[in-house]
Amino acid sequence: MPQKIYNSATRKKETLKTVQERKVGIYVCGITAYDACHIGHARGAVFFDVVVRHLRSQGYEVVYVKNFTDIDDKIIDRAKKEGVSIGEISKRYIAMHDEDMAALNVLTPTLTPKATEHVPDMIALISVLVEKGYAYTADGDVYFAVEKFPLYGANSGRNLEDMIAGARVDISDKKKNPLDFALWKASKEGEPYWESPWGRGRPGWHIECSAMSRRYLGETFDIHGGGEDLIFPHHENEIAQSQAATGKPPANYWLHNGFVRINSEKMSKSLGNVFSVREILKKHHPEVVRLFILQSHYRSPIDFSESYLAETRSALVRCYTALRIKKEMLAKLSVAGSLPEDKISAPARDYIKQFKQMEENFDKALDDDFNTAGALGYVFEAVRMLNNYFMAAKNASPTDKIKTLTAAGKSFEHFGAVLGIFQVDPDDFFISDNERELRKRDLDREEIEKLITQRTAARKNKDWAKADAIRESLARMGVSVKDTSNTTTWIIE
RNA sequence: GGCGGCAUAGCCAAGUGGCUAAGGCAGCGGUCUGCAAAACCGUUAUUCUCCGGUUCAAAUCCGGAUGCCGCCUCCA
Repeated sequence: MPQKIYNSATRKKETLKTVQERKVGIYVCGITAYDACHIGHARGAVFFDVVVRHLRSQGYEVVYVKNFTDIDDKIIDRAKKEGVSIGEISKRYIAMHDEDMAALNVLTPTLTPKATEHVPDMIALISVLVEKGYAYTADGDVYFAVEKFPLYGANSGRNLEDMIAGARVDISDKKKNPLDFALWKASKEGEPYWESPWGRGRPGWHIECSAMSRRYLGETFDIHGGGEDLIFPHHENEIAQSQAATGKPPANYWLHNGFVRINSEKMSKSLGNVFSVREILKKHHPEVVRLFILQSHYRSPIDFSESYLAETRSALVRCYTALRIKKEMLAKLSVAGSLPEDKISAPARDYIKQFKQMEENFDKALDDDFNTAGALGYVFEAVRMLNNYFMAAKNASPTDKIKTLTAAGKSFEHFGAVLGIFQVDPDDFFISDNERELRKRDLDREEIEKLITQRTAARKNKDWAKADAIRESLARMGVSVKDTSNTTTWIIE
C-alpha cells in the first residue's frame, strides 16, 4: 500500500512520491538550544522518530536531518543573564536534548547540523536573494521583501492583505512591509557576529533551515516537518527564501504535529505550565511517554496530565504482562529440549495467521498518514490474541507452542521496533516500573517484600485470615499481589 | 479583525459515504482462584454537540447554530 501523507501546504492527504526512488529526505526543525526540552518537544521528536522508523521498515532509505538553532536572541539573553558565552549555553542544552532524546528511545537523526556551522551557506543564500532583488538592506540588516514573492502566504493559507489588515504585526521603520522578515541582523555591541557583505552581524532564524536543508538534502527534498506553530511564519518564510533563490519549492510534503496542552490550554512559559522531559521521566517509564504520545493522532492536540499517563501505564503493563508470560512459557519449552518434527496443528496455524494479519493491519494504518493510534489498536488486539492463546494452548504440543509464540514474538518485535516500545525485557520493565512507583510513593521495597514473605508463609499454613490481612495492609499501600502456582508477584497500582 | 482546527461511551481515542461505530482506561456479570489479582469470555454509544439539507445510504458530504482550541508575536 502506498504511503499517504497529509500535506499541510495543500491541506489534503496525498500519496508520497519521492524525489528519488525508494529514498526519502526529511528535514525537521529542531530546538533552539536555550532551555531544557519539554513534553511538546518530546511529542514532535517521538512522532517524527516513528515516521522515520516506519518508512525504513517499509524499505525506504531515509536521510533524516534535524537541526539545532544555536544562535538566537533567546540564547544571547540567557548567556548574558548567566554571564557565560553563547557557546556554553547552546552546548549545554544540546547535550541535555541528546540525553532526553536517548532516554525516550528516539533514534539519532542521520544528520544534526548546527546553525553556527553553516553561516557561510546562509550568507551565500542571502546574497543570491539580494542579487535577484528579493531582499534589501537597511542599516546592516537584510530583509526579505514578501511582496516580491507572489506565492507568499499560499502554503499557510493566508494572503498578504488580510494579514496586514489584521495589524497584529509589528511596525518597524526599517521594513518596507511589516511582514518582511530579517535574513540578516546587524549585531549590537557585545553580541556575537560574523563578517558579511552587509557588515558584522548574525543570521535571522528562518534562513538557517533553508541553508541547511538545501546543503544536506538538495534544492527540493521530500518531507519537511515541525510543530504546527511553525506553519506560519517560519515555514512560509523558508519556502519564500528557498523558492525565490532556486525557483523550486524546498519540500514536496509539509508535515506538522499538534501541540501538547495542559488542561486544554496551550503549554507555555507565560502560563507557567511547562513540563520538562526530565521531570516527567523521573515519574514515568519512557515507553509510557511514547505510548501516551502515540495513542492520539499526531495532528490532534493532546492533553497532558499525570492521570492520563497513569492510564497509559496500565495499558503498557497489560502489554508487558503478556510479553512476560510469553517469555516464561517459551523459556520452559526451550528447556524441555528438542523440537519434535510433527506438523503444527490447524488452530496453531490459525493463530500464526492472525498475528501476521495484525502486522499487516498495523503497517497499513501507518501507511495511512502515520495513524499511530489506529496501529496501536491492532497491537492491543494482538495482546488479546496472545493472552487468548495462553489459555487455549494448555494442551497444545510443544511444537505448536514454540511456533505460535515465536510468531507472536516476531509481530511484537515489529510493533516495538516501529513504535519504539517493547524495547526492554519484560522482567526489567517490571523491575524498573516497581522502582519508579516505589520512589513516587515513598515506599520501601524491603518492607513490602517482608510482608509478602510473611503472607506466603501464612498461605502455606492455610492461614487464610492472616494472609488476607497482610494482603489488605499491602493494598492500603497501593500494592497489589498476584499469586501464581508457586510464586507471588506484586505491582503498585 | 483575518485564517484554520476540533466536538464520537464515565474518561482517553481511532474511524471521514454503505458489513455488528477499532482500541485503551474505568465499571459490571461469568470462568479461573482458598479468596483475590492477572488473564480469558461476555457486557457497557440503536448512536457519533444541536438544527436543517444532499443521497437508495452520513458520525463521515453541504449549510447554519452552539461550545472549545490554535495560528496571525518567540514558540514544538
